[in-house]
Amino acid sequence: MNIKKIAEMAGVSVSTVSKIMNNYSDVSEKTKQRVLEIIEQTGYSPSNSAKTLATKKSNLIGVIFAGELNVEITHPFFVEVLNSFKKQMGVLGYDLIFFSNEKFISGGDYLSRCVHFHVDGCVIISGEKMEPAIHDLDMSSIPCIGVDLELKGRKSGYVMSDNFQIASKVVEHFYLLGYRELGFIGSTGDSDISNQREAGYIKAIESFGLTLNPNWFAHGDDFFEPSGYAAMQRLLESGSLPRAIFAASDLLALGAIRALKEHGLRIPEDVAVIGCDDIEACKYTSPTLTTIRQNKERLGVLAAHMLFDLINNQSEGGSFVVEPALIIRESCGSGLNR
Amino acid sequence: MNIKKIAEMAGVSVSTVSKIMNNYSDVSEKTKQRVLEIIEQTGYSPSNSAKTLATKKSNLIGVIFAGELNVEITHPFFVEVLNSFKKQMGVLGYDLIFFSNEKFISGGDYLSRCVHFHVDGCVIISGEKMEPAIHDLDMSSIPCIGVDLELKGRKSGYVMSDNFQIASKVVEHFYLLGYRELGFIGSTGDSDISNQREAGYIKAIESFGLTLNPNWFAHGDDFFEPSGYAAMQRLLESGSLPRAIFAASDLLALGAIRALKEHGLRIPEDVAVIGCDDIEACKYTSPTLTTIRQNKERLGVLAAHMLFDLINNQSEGGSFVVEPALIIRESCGSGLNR
DNA sequence: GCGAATATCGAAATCGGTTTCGATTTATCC
DNA sequence: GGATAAATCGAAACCGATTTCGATATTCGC
Repeated sequence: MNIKKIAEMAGVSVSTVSKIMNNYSDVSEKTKQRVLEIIEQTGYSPSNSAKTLATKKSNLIGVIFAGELNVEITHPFFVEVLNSFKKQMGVLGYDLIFFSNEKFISGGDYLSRCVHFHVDGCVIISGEKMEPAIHDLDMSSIPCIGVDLELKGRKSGYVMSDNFQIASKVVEHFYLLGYRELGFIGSTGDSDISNQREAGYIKAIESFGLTLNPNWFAHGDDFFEPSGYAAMQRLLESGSLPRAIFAASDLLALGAIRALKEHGLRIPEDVAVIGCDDIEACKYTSPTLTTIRQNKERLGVLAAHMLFDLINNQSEGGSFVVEPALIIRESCGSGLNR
Repeated sequence: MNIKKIAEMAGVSVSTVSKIMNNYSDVSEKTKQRVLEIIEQTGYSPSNSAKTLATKKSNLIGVIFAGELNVEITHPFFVEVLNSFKKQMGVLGYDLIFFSNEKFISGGDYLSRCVHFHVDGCVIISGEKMEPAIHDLDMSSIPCIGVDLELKGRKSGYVMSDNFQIASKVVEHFYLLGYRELGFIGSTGDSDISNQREAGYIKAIESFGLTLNPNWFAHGDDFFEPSGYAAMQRLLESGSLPRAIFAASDLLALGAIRALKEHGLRIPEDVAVIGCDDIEACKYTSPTLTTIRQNKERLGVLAAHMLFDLINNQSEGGSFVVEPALIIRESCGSGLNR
């Protein structure tokens, strides 16, 4: 079923059918109704490929998970942002296309994949340092939105949570509860997110006048649980333990807690832990995890609207930073127990 | 950059370039190398829209989350299956397109969305009773694979875990540990998955010669945590409690555990609980959750290969059922403690 | 009722590829 | 060297839409 068949059935020209589908004004109400009826009956849906070819607009948004830190669709934080983004993009009339990261026949970098599919825009999810392939895309004329990734191109923008404020809220909470010896567990130095949280953490520690002990800082290879476990092991083996630990992700925090438990330490009585992200598991762990919630839904919606505006030339890009919220559960205690 | 420009730069015709890109044999090695070099330099990538239009193959796979039970991309079980599917489909040369469920301009049902985008095939993720829109797609000539959804069309197939065996393994485990009074928490009756697990559970209870008490069975509105909490509340209020409970999903189990804890009951000392799915959170909860693991990766890979064969007419559809595995943690105890 | 303005419609070019088939060139053989 | 076969290449139709612009039909004013 194509536009030609519809035209024949309705006894009109192809162009008339096209005009009706695209709300042109120069077609009478009478023929319009007749054609619409036939379209309804046949369930005709115009070919997106043909439409894209003719208009150079595909109504498709490319989704890219960049980086090497195993950040995939399964990531509990990003998948929530993405889901919110997807919904909002849906009401704006776009569908999503997922590029598989596997070495693909067409060989290409992200940019050529985007032109290959004629995407109208794309969202890049990462939280890592910018890689060259992403930079090329950022610098292209394709509208891009970074999620936890600072895109600077002239058709780009980004959304992220305020990592400095996150760290500052954590330190403040620790401080008010009486903790003074503060440690940190982060991801690798390749992660901008982890780096920012660490930098903010250090800054906050200093501004509260607390002593900064590099021996209380450890790093894993990524944001996942085993990395947190391994990093905590190293801290435990080093001899000197902090009294409270901020982990750059909830999973890192959970890994750290597992290591602490295995060493017979109690949380929060011996060591207090605060995570980051507020993934769903936080509510079910033992102890339940005090953490920083990022408004994932809002991040997704903002990303969608920014991208829409970028596509329709209604904005010049920019960035949104959303405020974090402290979610108090058990892993940090409600007061100091010495 | 298009094929015409490449042709001009290389001093050959458009058709020659096309032939080179598609491995035709009637082009000399010399011109082939020359053209390939130019393609390399320019980073040219052929338009997927034009290609799709001409060949009627898009190299795109549609992804559909069907049903009303809030089964979305964020679902901890399905997202793992999907990720594995995505990877495998990637090495087979396909990318994924996500249809947004929101009411879309083009109005349509799933089938017309698929023809709209010329998808080569699609994967339908559900676990619910078949809805009419899915049935239309199933009966169409578009290759479809159901994940936890029994598709019967002549170009369809499905993968799912063996829900009867799941239930049977659970009952056996309960039995060997000495539990005799077995309860169940499921999702709504609209869910085939929940129904199958319940039916298998009942059958296994009977075949072990245990008494079946309908008062120990409860149902929520979906597979999520609050539903498990609510269902458990109803069980608690009913007066008579089972000694062990099988929940049709891990989240239902976690909700039930929360309700039990609030009533001062211990797990597994007072009530043993087994979940289903082995989502990541199981390892971090208190108590850690004994559950049934489904091989999500295998489900995804199988789905990908089945779909590939269906697309290339190398199979007539069918189904794969993967074996479940019991993962023993703390929520069911290691022996009966009366 | 007539000219002008407006409403309605269609022919054809275009988007960027694929593929058939015929033309031309080159190689092969006796 | 000439006939024949094989290798190489290109012209053109086609896929299914959009959009411009010109043609025709209708309405309007007077």
